[in-house]
Amino acid sequence: MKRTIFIFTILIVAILTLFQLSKYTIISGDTKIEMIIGVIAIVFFVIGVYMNKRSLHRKRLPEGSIDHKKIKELGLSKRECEVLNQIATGRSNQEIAEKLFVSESTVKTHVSNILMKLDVKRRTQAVQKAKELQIIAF
Amino acid sequence: MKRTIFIFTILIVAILTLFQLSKYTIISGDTKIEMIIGVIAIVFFVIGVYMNKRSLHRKRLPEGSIDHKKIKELGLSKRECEVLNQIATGRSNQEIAEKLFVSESTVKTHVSNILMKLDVKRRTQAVQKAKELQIIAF
DNA sequence: GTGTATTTGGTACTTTAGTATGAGTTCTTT
DNA sequence: AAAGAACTCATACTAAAGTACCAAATACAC
Repeated sequence: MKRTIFIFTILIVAILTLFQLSKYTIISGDTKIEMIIGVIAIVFFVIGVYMNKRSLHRKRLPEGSIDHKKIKELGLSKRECEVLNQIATGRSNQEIAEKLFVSESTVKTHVSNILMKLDVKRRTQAVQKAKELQIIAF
Repeated sequence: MKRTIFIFTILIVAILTLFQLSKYTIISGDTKIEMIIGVIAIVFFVIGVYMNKRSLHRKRLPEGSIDHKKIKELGLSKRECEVLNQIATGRSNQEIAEKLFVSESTVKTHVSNILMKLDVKRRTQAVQKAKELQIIAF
C-alpha cells in the first residue's frame, strides 16, 4: 500500500513537471509543438499501459484468496489444508512428510481424512475438487 | 488479423487528426494550450489502457486453446493427450480404460510414456506440469 | 482441569500406480 | 509395398497410495 502511494506521488509530480515544461518551452518558442505533444502522448500511453497491467495483476493474484467458509463447512483443519496444497503441487506422501517434518504415516492419515472430507477416492480427484471449491491457491 | 489492421488504421487516423486539430487550434489562439495537452494526455492514456487489455486478453483467454507447438516438442501423441486430460480430471487407470474403451494395460503404457515425455515421476506432477505448459484445458 | 479436536505416529493390509519388456495391429508416409 | 510411428495388450514386478484401527501427545475452549 505504501508503494502504491509512492508510485502515485511520483506519477503526479512527473505529470505536473511535464505540464510546466511544455508551457515553458512554448513560451520560448524555439521548440516545435509536435515534439511536446508527441512526448506527452508517449508518456501517457506508457502510464496507461503500466497502470492497467498493475490493476490486472492485483485482480489475478488475489484469486489465491481461499474460500475459508467452504473449508469450515468441509471440516478441514489447518494441517489438512497444508497437506492438500502439497498434494496439489504433485508431491508424494514421502516428499510431503519431509517438507512438513512429519512421518509418512502422519501424511497418510491426513490424506485419508482429506479424501473422506472431500468425498473423493484419489488424491488426483481431491486436487480437482479442491480447485472447483476454491480451497487451494491454484 | 484483419481486425488488428482495422483498429490500427483507425488509431493512426485518430492520432493524426488530433495533431492537426491541436496545431489548428493553437494558430487560432483562442484555446488554452493546457486544454489540448490534457485532451491528448487523456486520449493516449485510454489508448494505452485499451491496447494493453487487448494484448493481455489475447494471452489469457486462448489458454482454453492448447499449446500445440509444445505438444509436438514433447512428442505427445493424440492418444497420450487424451489420457493426460483424463488424468487431469482425477480418473484412475481403470476408469480411463473404460472411458476410452481400451484395457488398463494400454492406459498404463500411455501413462508411463506421458510421464517420461513430461519428465515427471507421478501423475499428479504430470497434471501440474501440463497446466504450466498449457497443454491441457484447465 | 476436563473434555473435545487436532496432530502425530504405528502396524498390517489392500489397492492403485508405475516400470520393464515384448509383441501384435493399424495407419501413415515415402 | 516397406518402414516407422502410434496404438494396442499382456505378464511380472516394484513402488506408491490408500484403508482400518489403534493410541499417545498437544492444543484449546469452557
